[in-house]
Amino acid sequence: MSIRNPKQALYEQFAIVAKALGHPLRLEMIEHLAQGERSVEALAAKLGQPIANISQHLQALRRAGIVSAERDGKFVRYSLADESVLAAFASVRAVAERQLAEVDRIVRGYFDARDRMRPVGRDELQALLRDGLVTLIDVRPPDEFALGHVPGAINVPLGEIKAWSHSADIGREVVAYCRGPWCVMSFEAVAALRSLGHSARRLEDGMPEWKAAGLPVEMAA
Amino acid sequence: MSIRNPKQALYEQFAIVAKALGHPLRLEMIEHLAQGERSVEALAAKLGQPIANISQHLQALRRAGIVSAERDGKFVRYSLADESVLAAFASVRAVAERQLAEVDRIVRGYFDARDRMRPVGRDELQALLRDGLVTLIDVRPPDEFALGHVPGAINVPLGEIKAWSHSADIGREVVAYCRGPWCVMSFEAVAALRSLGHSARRLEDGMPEWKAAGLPVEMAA
DNA sequence: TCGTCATTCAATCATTCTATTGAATAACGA
DNA sequence: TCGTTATTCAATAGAATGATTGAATGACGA
Repeated sequence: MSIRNPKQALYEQFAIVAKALGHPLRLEMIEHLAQGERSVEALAAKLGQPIANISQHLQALRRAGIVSAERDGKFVRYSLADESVLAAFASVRAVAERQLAEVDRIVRGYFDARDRMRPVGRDELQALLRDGLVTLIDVRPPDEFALGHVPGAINVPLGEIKAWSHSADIGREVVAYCRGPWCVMSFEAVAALRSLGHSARRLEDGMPEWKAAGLPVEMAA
Repeated sequence: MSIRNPKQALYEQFAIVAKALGHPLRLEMIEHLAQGERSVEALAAKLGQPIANISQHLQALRRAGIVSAERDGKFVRYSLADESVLAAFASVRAVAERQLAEVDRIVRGYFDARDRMRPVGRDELQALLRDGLVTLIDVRPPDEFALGHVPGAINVPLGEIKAWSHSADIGREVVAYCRGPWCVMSFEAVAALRSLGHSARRLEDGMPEWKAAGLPVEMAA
């Protein structure tokens, strides 16, 4: 680790951060932590990974200053170190979106005609909600919903979409959102609702972006 | 590379971008390319690296959509793919600056009392220039200066600081800038000028940030 | 067409990164 | 204190990455 000169030492520090972001699993972990703090076990369950593996990745993120850990009895609760992490994630995503045709291909291939899924913007959603023109559903699991959601949203986890759409009286267009702009759940929710004959669109972003924009967040009742 | 599901495929694409940023040499290459396009050979010379090594790193960056290549006769000129790359670099840097005590330690250790080097902001600089209160020097090598510099700046490469300070009639405070916020050259220029008894400060950012902010850029005469 | 020059490719070895396993540590409750 | 539970540590094997070398390609000019 012999530091040759300050310039290289600085680049090395910057590289540590970027390298920590350079693994799909760690990015997914960050997106989950952006919803709220999590224990190692909870994260492991969400991602379907062995606990030890998640623990090691968390420590890699901690060394890079991306997440912070706080012991709480038997648990250790991890959370994002600060908002700059989300900004870095978003900017990396932006490069990928613009530059990698692959991203577009994946989205088109799996979600079909992306144009018909043109998302709703945050401002547009607020106007639609104010005028009572749409029903807003949060398709994340209940525990994430409880930690904060868009005011007025109904929690309809992905698995319950079908049942809900039958029971509820859906006269208006449905807007669905979940964890972030590339979170698959809202794509699938919209696809499911449409196949059932409903009018549905996605919110362009997810909960973390909503919160980061300084918009109001509602906690569980 | 078997793609299991779209979510993981997306995270993998994002990870490719982050991974490409996760190497000190590649970050340094990006900072150089932010000054203007470069051939492989020119970059290799600037960084003091074997050409083949630079070529391979450039291709890693190209695969990630971070740089683009354009053949020009015998040369291949590389340049940043778009502005989002610079934004991503900056946001990674921001995470490192906030979270890694190491960054601060390096800066303090090598550049001494950073407080006395409190940088000049872009707006402040424009006001100072307008009122003729400062002399602005660009301490980058002449070729980078030629590709674009702040209007009114004098090109004084680092090695010529001493000679220049003797020959020139420096009555006003000197402001130095170079490639970016952590580019060492402006730190060293300020230190050199101060040791010679002059009043000097750094511009907080460098050329790429100035250009990205939409401020006017002057080309070589 | 040939020689030259800039760049890329291919092959190698050393290093680092990942996932997995099982053992060790830390905190809680009985 | 002891058992239980959450997390971390340590060790391993396999995969990916990085630097280096020398050969191959592509384009220019004589």
